[in-house]
Amino acid sequence: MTARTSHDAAREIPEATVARLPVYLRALATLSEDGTTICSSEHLAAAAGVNSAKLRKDLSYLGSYGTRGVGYDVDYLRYQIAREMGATRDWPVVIVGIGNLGHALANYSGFRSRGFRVVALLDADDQRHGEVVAGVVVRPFSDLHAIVGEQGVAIGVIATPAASAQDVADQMVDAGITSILNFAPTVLNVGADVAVSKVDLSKELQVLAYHEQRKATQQETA
Amino acid sequence: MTARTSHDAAREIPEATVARLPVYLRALATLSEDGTTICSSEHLAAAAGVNSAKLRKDLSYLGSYGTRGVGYDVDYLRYQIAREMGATRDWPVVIVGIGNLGHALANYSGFRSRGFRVVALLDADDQRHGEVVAGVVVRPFSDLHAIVGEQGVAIGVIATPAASAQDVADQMVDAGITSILNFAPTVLNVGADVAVSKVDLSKELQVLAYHEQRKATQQETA
DNA sequence: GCCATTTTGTTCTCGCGTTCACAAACTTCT
DNA sequence: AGAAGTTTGTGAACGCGAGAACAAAATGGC
Repeated sequence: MTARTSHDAAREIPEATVARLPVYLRALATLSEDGTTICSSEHLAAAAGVNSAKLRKDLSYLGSYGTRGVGYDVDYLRYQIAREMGATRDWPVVIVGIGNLGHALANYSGFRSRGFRVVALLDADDQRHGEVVAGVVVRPFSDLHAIVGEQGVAIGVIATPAASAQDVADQMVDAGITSILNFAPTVLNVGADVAVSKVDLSKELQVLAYHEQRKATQQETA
Repeated sequence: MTARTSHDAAREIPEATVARLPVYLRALATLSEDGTTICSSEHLAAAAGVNSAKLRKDLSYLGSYGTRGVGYDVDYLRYQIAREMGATRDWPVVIVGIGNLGHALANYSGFRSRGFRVVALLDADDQRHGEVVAGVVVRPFSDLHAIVGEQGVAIGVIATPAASAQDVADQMVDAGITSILNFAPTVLNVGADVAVSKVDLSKELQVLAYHEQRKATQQETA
């Protein structure tokens, strides 16, 4: 009954934990599909590829959803995390820049299955307008304002070349978008009230190359 | 002349710094294209979107490539970072899984321009064999061993569905690949001598949705 | 009903990374 | 040449996150 803490507002989840919650969700989904109904922190941690102490600490920020001596109810915990993350809602999303990457993102089933609905595909190139990708028609970039206004879109995805990314971001912010996922290899300048997240496809590859390089030079020295 | 430290082997660069070096490289490339020859840490930090003190500390792990009272020579610093990262070399790469994402990755110009050369595209689906993507023909997955052996490939990219990712990873390791970039939404189990890096396209979106959710519920409470 | 066992939730400690602040070093102006 | 002004490189303080270790709570056997 009084399980909820008296100071709901104080529940500030560390950023590092928030970043791992999607991983736990994914692991729980897999467990659920395999028919597992109960799992220990040890088991779930192994499935998510993290330390079990870290997992328990992460979950403790959300509340006490486990049972000592038993473990966690897979579906219950899954729902609680999903609710906390906003994954039980439906999030309309617009994708700007329908090149190779934009195509791939529009077709990516992982978005839809996690509550993201692609409501519009926009591109500045006239040649692409009218093309249907993943069941959605590609429209002119200038339709951005109207679409964001009508559909209440809060999240925008940028998959354009680096040169146009800042301009697209400015227009998005102007239209009312407050969260941007940027796939263009560029640093975006936006107001403090807009959240920007960046995915750099080649960055990870460069880090791997660095470690390969190091392995090689270390063997030379030895 | 004796600028190099006496203990080259001790130069261990923190992982957090390594992760930012590609960002600096990108910013330096932009500056160079714009005709800038000299830049201060303040200027470069702004272009890279980080704190200037952090930038200076990061660069200090590589050596003393700046001049006090002046700043950094853009092209010189760029070369030094590239050399340290292994970006002056050519890295052969194989991509497995030529669906939407694999297509996009094969066509991504950012790989080639950073020293990565896609030497093979592999897919388990017969229907796709023979198709030419980005100038490279799609071949059967079973060719993996031969290609890795012939071309001395060290880095592999997985762009398959989650279900086949672990199997692909096992085969890659078996063939001699020591670094894997995984785009499949799955935790890979590999030996400790293999480096695995993961890019989750929907994870970042989920984190953004969390913050949107939080903004909304906070306003309700207020 | 009590004890042994299991597993969660939490406290504590340690180490890494970020940032501040300043000395060292270089340039330019007088 | 010396002083004033810049800007780098780094020592030191601080804060956050990771992981070990343990207390609290639930189950099951006797």
